[in-house]
Amino acid sequence: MFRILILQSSSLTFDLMAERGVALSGEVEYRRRIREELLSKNINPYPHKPIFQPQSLKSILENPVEGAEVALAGRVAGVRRHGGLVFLDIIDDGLRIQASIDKSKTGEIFDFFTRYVDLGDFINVKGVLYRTKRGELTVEVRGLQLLAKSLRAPPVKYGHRLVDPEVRYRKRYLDIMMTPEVRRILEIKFRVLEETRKFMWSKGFIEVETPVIQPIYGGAEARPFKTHVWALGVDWYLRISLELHLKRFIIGGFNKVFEIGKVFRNEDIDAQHNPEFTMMEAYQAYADYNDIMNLTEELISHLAEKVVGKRVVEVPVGEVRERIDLTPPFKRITMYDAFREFAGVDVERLSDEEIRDLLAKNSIQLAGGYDRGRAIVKLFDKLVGRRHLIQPVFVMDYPRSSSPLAKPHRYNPELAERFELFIAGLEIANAYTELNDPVLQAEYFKAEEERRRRGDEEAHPFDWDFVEAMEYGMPPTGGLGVGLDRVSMVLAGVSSIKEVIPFPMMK
RNA sequence: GGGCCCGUAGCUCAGCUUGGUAGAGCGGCGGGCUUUUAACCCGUAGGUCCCGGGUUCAAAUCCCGGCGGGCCCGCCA
Repeated sequence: MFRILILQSSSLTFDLMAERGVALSGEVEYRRRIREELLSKNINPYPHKPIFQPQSLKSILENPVEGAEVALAGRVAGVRRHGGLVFLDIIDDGLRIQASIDKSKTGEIFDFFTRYVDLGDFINVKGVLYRTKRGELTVEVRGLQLLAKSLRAPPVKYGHRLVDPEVRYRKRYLDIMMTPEVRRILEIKFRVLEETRKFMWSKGFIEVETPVIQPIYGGAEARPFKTHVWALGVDWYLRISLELHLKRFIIGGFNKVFEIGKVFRNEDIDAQHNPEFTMMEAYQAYADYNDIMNLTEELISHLAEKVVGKRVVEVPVGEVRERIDLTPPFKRITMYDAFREFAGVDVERLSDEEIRDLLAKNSIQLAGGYDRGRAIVKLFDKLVGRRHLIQPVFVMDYPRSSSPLAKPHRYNPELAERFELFIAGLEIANAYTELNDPVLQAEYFKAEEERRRRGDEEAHPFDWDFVEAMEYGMPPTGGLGVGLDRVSMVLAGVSSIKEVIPFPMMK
């Protein structure tokens, strides 16, 4: 019943491991000996395919028929021996089933299992479904094949959490393997990506792609990653946003485009930030930021419904778990009104002197010199900030000078038509009525360049090529950027962005 | 960048204040056990006490420096 395959030279890998300085604990040595023994008996510990064509565990569990013969494959996650009867847990694709091997019925299989199969090994079994005294659906094993020998024991019992964050994130496969909850949270992230695509497609947006490696970066305020392009002998950058290239699609004549992709910002790593993260940006011709606001709240509530099946979620904010209602319409408030409502400050009427005082009082320093608009945004973060923006809220109408890619407000040239969506204190989305006047755009880039000269490393570099594109004519456009990692945090109810990034950046 | 806390067996942690033979539970291995499911019972192996330096007759323990991690603050979309 076991396939006989080629014997391999086995001392080689052993030497390699020793050379690499890999510690061979007693456990690993023990399992290596089992592997050698199997090879010496012409039993391949790593066959190419299961003998018993495995069904998905999902299909077995969906419609279990007692007495039916089934075959499956999976990892041995638990073993409970009772003399001549052994119960084992097999996990396959995130699901678990129990199997049993009865010595009195299948002595050969029983002996093989107890001799050669350890926790963590992949096996292929066929058998008959029955229910134990306790009523648990179980496969009575009638055929067994070892599919892959594991040389290291699982670090914890299946279902138990790995505690050390260092191990959890660096060896994420173990975290995913051992803890169903970890898998569930990551699946929320992946479903967010999937449902965002479906939603945008259903709205008539075309998914496009734009370059990651660029001679000039832009579309956000951030320090970029630099990378060397060997073929050209130049240093270019990894993108910090998708914005400027997606707008080129609009200029080129695509009316509704979106992209889901990684962007890279050379900044701190903490509970809300990972240097590479996933953005969805969308641009729609003939729309303004009001249309985009409607689209955004529809997207968020759609994701809540499709991904977690509910519109009210619980999210940890500081010490408490907040109940957050994602049912639209979301609250909409202008930034100035938010200042009045949450901080009791009428920022609109403050003189520049008073604003400078407030900056000093809150020990805020502005890179690149004083600018009223930028100062107000900083004060907003400080005075209103996270603690007041728990339920979904669109904060609208930012000071114009803080938003060099947005169109000035139709009723007030001091403001830009821009909004940000906050949920659970997290900045979730950022959107504009896009600037499409190339002369203003050039002017704003120039101001950014000036600010850069004064020492603000995060000011936008002047993108001549983009201005030239706009000079050919760009329709009025609404644009949106959504941080999908943060959306996933809200839906999964977790407080660290690392939870929703499979392999977060580690020092 | 600042403050606080942590680093000891595969995992979770005790021991450190008061310096004197390296500990527990789980896991592993061996044995027992035919309806368990964090199975149970008996036995047993397993250690660069994060690294380096200092004090001391003697350092896991005290001191200094470093590395790694966590939380809070600052910075930051």
